[in-house]
Amino acid sequence: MKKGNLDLIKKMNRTLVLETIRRDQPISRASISKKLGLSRSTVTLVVNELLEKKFVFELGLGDSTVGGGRKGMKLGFNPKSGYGVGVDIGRSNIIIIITDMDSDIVFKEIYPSTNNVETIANYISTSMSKSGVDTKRIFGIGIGVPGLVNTRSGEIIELSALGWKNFNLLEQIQPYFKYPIFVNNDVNCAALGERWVDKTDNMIFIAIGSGIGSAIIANGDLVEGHHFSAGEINLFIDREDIKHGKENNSESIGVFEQQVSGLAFEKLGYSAEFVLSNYKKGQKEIDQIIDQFVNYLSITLANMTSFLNPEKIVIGGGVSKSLNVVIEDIKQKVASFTNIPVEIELACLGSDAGALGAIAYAFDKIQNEDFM
Amino acid sequence: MKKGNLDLIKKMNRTLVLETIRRDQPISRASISKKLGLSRSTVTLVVNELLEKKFVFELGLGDSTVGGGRKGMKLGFNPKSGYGVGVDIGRSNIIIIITDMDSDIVFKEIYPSTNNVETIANYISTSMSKSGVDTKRIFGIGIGVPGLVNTRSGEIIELSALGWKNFNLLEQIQPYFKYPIFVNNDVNCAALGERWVDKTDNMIFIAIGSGIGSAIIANGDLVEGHHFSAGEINLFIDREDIKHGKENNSESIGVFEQQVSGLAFEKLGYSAEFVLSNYKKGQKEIDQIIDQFVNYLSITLANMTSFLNPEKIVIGGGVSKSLNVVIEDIKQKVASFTNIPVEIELACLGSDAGALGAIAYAFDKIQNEDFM
DNA sequence: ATAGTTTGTTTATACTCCGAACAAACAAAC
DNA sequence: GTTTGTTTGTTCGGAGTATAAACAAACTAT
Repeated sequence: MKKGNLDLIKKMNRTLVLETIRRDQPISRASISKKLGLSRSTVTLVVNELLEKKFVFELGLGDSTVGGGRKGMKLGFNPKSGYGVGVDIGRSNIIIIITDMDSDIVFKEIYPSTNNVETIANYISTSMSKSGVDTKRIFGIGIGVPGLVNTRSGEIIELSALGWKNFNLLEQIQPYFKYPIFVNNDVNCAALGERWVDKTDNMIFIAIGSGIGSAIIANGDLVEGHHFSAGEINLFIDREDIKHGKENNSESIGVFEQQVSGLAFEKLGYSAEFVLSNYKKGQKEIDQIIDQFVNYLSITLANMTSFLNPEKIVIGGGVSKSLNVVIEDIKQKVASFTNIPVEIELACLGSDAGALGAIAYAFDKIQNEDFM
Repeated sequence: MKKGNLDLIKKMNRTLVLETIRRDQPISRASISKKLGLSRSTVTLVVNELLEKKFVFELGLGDSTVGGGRKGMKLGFNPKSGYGVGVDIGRSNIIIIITDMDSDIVFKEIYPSTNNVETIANYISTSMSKSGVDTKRIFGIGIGVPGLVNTRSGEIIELSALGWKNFNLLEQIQPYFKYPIFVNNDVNCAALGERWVDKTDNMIFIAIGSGIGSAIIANGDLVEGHHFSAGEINLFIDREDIKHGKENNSESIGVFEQQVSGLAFEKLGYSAEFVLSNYKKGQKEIDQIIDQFVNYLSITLANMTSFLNPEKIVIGGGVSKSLNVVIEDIKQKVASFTNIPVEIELACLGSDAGALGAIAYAFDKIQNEDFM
């Protein structure tokens, strides 16, 4: 918990009023007062401050209530009052996206990947200049990376593709910028990105690409685990795997991943796109491969549902865009394996998910850090 | 979020100082000030108030620092400043426990179970009188029940053993008491109970009795799921189950539970105690039963570990007290199935876990509710 | 027109923490 | 024994917060 002082209650109420206007716009000062339990005088003061800083606008008079009374001045949120920068550092590309507060993309650029911090910082600076966004309006930078991250310290614990091991990216890159910077795992970011457009407090995000990973949001917060390793579903294993001598050992890791991910198809000489687009077109071998994939995936999703009772499971990652042909099948199977209901859907953000989610993460952090 | 006002910051700082004294006692006013960033004058005011209300005591002068200076007056927490009442409504018994703030049991009584609210309220009132505890010092009542609970409304969604379905226990029993009352699932309570004595922010609690259930604590909070159904691991299922035609359907529910719980042994005509105490004593059939049990349990614990990266998994419930003979085996197996490290231990609270945990739950709620 | 209602602003007040000043208590050096 | 420097805890005025009450303005219904 944080200590309480006058500054804190000021910030709290500013944020509270701003969030209320954002969610319930158009709304008058009097309505805000009733809704939040703050006095009308306080709301007036707060709103005047928000108006001055251009966080909100006056939209015009509203309607009178039945029985008369002065019309209230409707207030609206200004999405251009703040911008976030999202950086998705991938194995081959670095995607930089700048959005406003409504998650509308105002700028996007893709650079070749690198592990040189100065180069990355230059990419970010360049994008910020090119975007033409008022730098004073930028609230922070979020960075997503495909590896294990200590989100407290900003240290990349392991990211072999870029040669980072126990490398404190945050400390290295912070000196280049005066904005707060937040680093997290790319799958966690993608999950937050999906959550940004599709509010929910309890969801599981599955990323199926060449490998498989997951992110968990419970009680509205990311579950990162004791050592930031939560979501490593690539390691899942079952009795049949063990019966066949499969194990997660140093030679071969990812028992589940080798059967449910792009890797599973590649091992057989196929691409995920190819097999999925040829499903149920008369080739027995392909049908069998997919059926196994769907079966094991559905069982796993069902068990996750029984375990965490999420509102929804979102499937993303490179392979997900080919999964339309089997998504109904998956839903049906999951419903037959567990009697806890769950929504299952494919991700909607595509390759932007990581960068957008990084912004969502930065935004979440800034909002929460101040009041906890 | 809650609105901010002067009352809030006062409460926050009172709680903050009290918690600091509790954790770091003996500690002086000056040290508290440094630790929390509050001014010495504020700490003085707060401590005086806490002294007046007998939440803390002055213990005597401490040591001077090197180089001289006035000795600080050491402050200590008074565990007898507050008492909690825990009620574990079981299928056959109702256990009522009263503890002080250090979770020391000052009173315990066991009554026969009933679904009559007035009778339960009488049990609680009787126990409170008998205990001799100053009623002004009681901060709240926690109630644990073996069923699905909407912890927000206090409604018991389903508890067939006592004939409760969509029954709002909180609304029914609150009129009998002026203390805040909190209701939760018994396994969730037991998990909080274990966590009370063994602080951790990320743990999974498994209750193995005649059935099997679990509770999850992530980021320091209970994970209850979208509809309070999280932890239903009795429904787990794997490819081998499906191959053998097992399913979680209306006729037979709990595919995993039927193989890993007391039920699994009873189905074969044995008690859990009997088979476990006769493990590796020359009876092949028993050894095989246990091996299967341990294998499937270990696989499941490993997958939970890969998924949530908990600091520890605690195994409780009626069967757990017979599990000593296989706990080492389980630890070894889990470590071979996942390379995410996790501590595995047997629960230490026994049959008191539910009632104690209910107190821990009430305590958590009261501390958090005021500042969120 | 008039009365009743609602909105938004102004003003005085109550309450919070805080910083500076202060007295008291102590160790170390002389 | 005295002095010096340090630390602790208290006191008091000050800055800043929300709030209630009073007020002005805007509107409907009769």
